[in-house]
Amino acid sequence: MVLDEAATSRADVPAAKTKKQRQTEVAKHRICDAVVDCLDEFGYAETSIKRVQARAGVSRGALTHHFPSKEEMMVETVERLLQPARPKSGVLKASSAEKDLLKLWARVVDTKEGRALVEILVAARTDKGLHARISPGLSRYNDGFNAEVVRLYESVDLDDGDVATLWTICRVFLRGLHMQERFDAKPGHTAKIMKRFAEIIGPHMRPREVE
Amino acid sequence: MVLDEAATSRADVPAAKTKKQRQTEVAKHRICDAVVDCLDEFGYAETSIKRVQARAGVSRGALTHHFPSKEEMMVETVERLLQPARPKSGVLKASSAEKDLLKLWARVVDTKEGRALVEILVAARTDKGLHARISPGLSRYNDGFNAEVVRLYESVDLDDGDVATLWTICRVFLRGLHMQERFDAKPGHTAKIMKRFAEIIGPHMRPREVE
DNA sequence: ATATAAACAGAACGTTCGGTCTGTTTCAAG
DNA sequence: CTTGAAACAGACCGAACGTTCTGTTTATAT
Repeated sequence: MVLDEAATSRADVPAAKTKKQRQTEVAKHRICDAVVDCLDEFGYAETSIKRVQARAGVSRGALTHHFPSKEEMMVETVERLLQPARPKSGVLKASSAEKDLLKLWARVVDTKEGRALVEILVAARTDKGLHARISPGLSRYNDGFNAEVVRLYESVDLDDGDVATLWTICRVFLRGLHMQERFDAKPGHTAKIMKRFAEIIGPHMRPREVE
Repeated sequence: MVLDEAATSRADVPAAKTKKQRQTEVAKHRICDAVVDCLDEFGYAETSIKRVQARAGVSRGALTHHFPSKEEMMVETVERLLQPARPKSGVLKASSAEKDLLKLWARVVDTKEGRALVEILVAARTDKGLHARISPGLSRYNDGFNAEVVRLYESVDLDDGDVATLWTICRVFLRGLHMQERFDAKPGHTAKIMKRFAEIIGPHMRPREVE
């Protein structure tokens, strides 16, 4: 949904001229989409190459050709997931921190792509190789996110550094909520907790005056 | 550290009279300790039976004898982990919610046992069989925890239900912080975030007057 | 038009996993 | 003392995994 067809054409790369290049791009796109599906549906441990292959509808050879290893496949998937999830993409509107936080949960975190990303993150905690590969991109994303929120908000209690801290707290909470969601069958429960949290942390930030 | 040698003797079960029973208890204890070690050190995915066996210093046959399946092994480990982690054990003192929260993090969550428990929890999200087995114990623990905090605290803003909600938020946050800790190399960072969070949510609860 | 390399297909490989199975030793009840 | 079951030891098994390898097709550069 975030990575729809339109996204392919508006790629930052010179847009794939030759047919072979287009083939490759399409194949990789299909495969990474399948990875996201599998991660969301089965979790990292159960996302085997065979399963991805079947879901993507490509042969074993094709998959191996584009991604020589599973790690490679995951790395590229993470990069694709990180790209549209940027706060720049317009999720944060700075009407109020409380509203933005709820929006961030609903539109970014609590989505198929958000859940898939967390699956990889969780796996990377204990997989050193994977961790090393995705760390740079993750840091870049976090830095960009922090810069964005500092630009949009100011702390009620302290300095600008506190805004970054507060949003880090929010990110940590959202990740924790993610874990809990897979346990709690009750659907309303998560929303209730999310709402109360936003209510509590929201007042500690205020939107900056537009210049 | 929570499950030290002393803990073995003060068991709630009639304390294992016959030698065979004692042997079994010792073996199981050694194995579950090894499971905890491996989970903390390598994560769930890398915690194979072979690894546990090696760490515990028992033969494959012995391990299989006491735990016919890996799932069985994990279930018993969870039960042992949940036992001493009870809030009843005296972690919460109700001097202030802020202090109790920091204590909860340092003495329960951010320990070898706490990390091991989260590993199993995370794995159980996508492992239906394991999930079904540990759910009851987990619910019991959560209920006990909620009852305890409601007994100790009252909400500043709302009713008693809110106290449970607030502490659920805390638990969610702690779980999220756990994830983040394995990424952030900087040691002080986690403590800083933890402190700020406690500072924010603490004032929403107040200790009940002692009766 | 032809050569070359990429895209693709699928068989084959070695490893590791969890589980089972066959023995041997040790304890305790009768 | 004998007997049976539990504690223990380790070999064995089939399945699944990720990777590697050998072909075949297809597109593009010369």
